[in-house]
Amino acid sequence: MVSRSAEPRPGSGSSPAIDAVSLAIIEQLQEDGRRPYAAIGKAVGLSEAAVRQRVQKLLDQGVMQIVAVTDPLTVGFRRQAMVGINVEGDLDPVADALTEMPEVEYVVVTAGSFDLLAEIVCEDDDHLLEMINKRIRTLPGVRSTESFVYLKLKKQTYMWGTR
Amino acid sequence: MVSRSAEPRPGSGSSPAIDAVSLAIIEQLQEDGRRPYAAIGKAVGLSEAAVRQRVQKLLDQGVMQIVAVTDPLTVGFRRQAMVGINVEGDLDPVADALTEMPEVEYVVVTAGSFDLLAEIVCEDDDHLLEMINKRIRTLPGVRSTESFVYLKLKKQTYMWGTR
DNA sequence: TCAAGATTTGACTGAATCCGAAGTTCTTGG
DNA sequence: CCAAGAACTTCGGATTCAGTCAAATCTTGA
Repeated sequence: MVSRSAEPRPGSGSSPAIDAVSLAIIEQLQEDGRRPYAAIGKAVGLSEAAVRQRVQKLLDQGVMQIVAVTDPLTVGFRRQAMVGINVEGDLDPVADALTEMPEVEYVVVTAGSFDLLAEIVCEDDDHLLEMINKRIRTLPGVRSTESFVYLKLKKQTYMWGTR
Repeated sequence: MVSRSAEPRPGSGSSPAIDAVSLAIIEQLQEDGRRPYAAIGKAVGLSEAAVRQRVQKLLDQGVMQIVAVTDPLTVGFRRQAMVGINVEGDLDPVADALTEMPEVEYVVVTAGSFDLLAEIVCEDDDHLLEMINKRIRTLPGVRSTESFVYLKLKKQTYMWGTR
């Protein structure tokens, strides 16, 4: 009795396949994370309670989260950079170390001429320099880094699934 | 009567300097975008109405937005990549063209060996290939591109200001 | 095909929340 | 010193939220 047909392993790629209604709910909440359930229900053709239960499940499953996102510039972080990193041997220790730094917003393992990409959010140039030079380049296993300092953010959306 | 003292031009860097209380409110909403105003007020030492007014102003000013964010994998986007782009001449036409593509989640002008970085979210390999080869590399002014296909996302936060 | 089991849906209710409007305090500038 | 503006608090009514429960729907296995 191992069945339980429609429950793929979590974290792995193959998710329960969000249906069209849940997608529509997500789209509503991508426009306004505080939109009332009743209004969402009217938009997607469901009752208020049904929407509430679906939203709760989506949150519990980790499919989505409802959060405030800010423009880093307006909250005092004036230097950002993407750092490409090449590593000697196992990537995980380096990736994990980066993950634990609060200034590192984003870490991804890539195929290509960098092993890792990390986005860094800093208060000023000194802070950025210290991060790259003292914190990242000194990590054991880091062979080389290349920095791309942000000059202008042209687009930043959170609209996955809205297509 | 041109005054209007405390209204910096929007989009420009110099914001009204968010005070500590607003920062605390933002932190609350970064933990849970639907947290009730009364609960936030209790946490930051303000009345419910005051919190509501501040949140509304932060939203109106564009300092923050409250949105649902999803894991691309669970909503059916299985290929992502960062693309570094080098451009001939003015960057803006290329950046603007990228900005209008729904598959492009993120566009930034950088200093370094790439002029632009763009993050792409696609459904599968075919889709990704078409984006890079047919849509991006054919844009007028694009001199060269380099792709970094995501193998594993290790960290993704929305915690600016929470430090 | 049919029946048992599980999940989802829709309605109902009290409690909590949201929202607008007024009044008060505090700061700013003349 | 006074006026104007901004921010905060209080207050009441309308809305929304969060459980519960029965009915409906879908899946599973014989």
